[in-house]
Amino acid sequence: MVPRKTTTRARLIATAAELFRRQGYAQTGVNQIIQEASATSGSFYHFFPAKEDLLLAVVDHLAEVFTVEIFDSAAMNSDDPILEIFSVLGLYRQQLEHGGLTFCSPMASLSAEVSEIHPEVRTRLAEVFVAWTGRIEEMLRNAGGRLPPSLDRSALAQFVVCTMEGAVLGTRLNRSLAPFDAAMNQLRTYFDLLEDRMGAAAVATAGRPTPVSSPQTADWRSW
Amino acid sequence: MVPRKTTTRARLIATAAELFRRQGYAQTGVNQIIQEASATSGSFYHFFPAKEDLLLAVVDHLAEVFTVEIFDSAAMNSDDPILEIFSVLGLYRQQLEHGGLTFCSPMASLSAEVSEIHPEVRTRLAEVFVAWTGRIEEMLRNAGGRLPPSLDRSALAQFVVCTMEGAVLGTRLNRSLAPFDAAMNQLRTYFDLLEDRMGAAAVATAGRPTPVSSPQTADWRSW
DNA sequence: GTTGTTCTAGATAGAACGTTCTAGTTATTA
DNA sequence: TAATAACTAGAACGTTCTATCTAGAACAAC
Repeated sequence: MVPRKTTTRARLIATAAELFRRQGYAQTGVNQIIQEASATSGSFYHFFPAKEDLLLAVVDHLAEVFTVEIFDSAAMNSDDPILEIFSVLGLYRQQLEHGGLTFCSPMASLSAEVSEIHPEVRTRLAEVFVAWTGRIEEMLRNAGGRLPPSLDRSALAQFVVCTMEGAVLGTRLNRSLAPFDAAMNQLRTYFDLLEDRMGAAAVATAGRPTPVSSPQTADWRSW
Repeated sequence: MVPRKTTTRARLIATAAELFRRQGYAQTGVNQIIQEASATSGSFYHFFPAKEDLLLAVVDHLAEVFTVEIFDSAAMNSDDPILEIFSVLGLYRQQLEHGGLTFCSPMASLSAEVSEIHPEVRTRLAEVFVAWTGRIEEMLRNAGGRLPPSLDRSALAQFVVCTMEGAVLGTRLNRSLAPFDAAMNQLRTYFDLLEDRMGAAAVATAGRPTPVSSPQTADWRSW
């Protein structure tokens, strides 16, 4: 028989995603998920053999949502590949603001809590990490000659993702967007310098003085 | 009466710190802590009114250990303030290697798991974050004129800590030091550019070409 | 040694946990 | 409409959890 087009499964996943985000995986009981999703344990264990299987579904769900809402959305809004990167970071920032600064990248929080215990979860999270860095790396490659040719695009992409995740930590701990913005401004400055360097190297051979912009006034979100 | 000089309390804290690191807070039961610390529940609840109080003690303990073993140790080994920063990052890397890549900054993992549920824990973790950035910021100030005067030292310090924490995430997920090293190399390049910029700006007015180093060969651990 | 305190011991309580079970209901196919 | 599969319902199970309780041992001060 064809599976019924049910919403219960989707409701369980969405509810769990939200609860895991707010409370963590271990602190969220199956009963609470069932209750807030207006389901029953019968339904729950019909769809998911165990709580961990729900977690896997949540990871997949979040990965997809993030990819669509952040990366695809950023691709829509930007022609410039480097601005596209900062568009991604800006959309990330919106999530932070929207969630009352309790937003927590599922990658970071779940990685810390369950990746050592449930190997399969770690594997999936690692895949998400690779996918994200891949997207960033693609943008960097699209930037072509604007960045030094010797620059390791892959390493820079990992750097961007790491910075992004780390910045979320600081912001959540301090309940303030300031650490996130501070970090992103620095990242923006780094990109400026990398691009400046290209210009500098070019003009240096022509004997012109290096153009000096002001790092402190560089706003990474000025796109 | 004078409290007895007991080791049980210390044993409980050290054991819990290790277990929390490996398994997370929620996944570690009081019984397991008691057992591995060779204590009993009587002792446990004599020292700690509740499990959460042990957690607070663990946070304090880890903060102190990290401060001593990483920041103080780095201060010993480096005269150059910028190299001192990378010495901190290098010692952090050692922790990663030493822990079989399952090392997890207590700040990152506990923040994700319990900071939203236990406000006091979040407060303490935020204090650690501030303390660390403060140490880095101090080093940056010691670097004096080697960095652009307009550069926001505080923002750069936060950037360093964020990057460090984020890099740990990538490394734990991928069970490889490569993401950490990639990120740190980029950070090293960023510092190089900031210092280059100073040199470049100075020499540019003198009409000399900008010195161009190779970003991809810059090894952030070459100190 | 006596007294008062600090710490240890481990059984046990009581709640919460993930999961299972048996029935029942709803939808799909024929 | 009959038959079968997909899904729902919720009580109940066994385990594990944090925390308590009573009793006693180790230690310090007098």
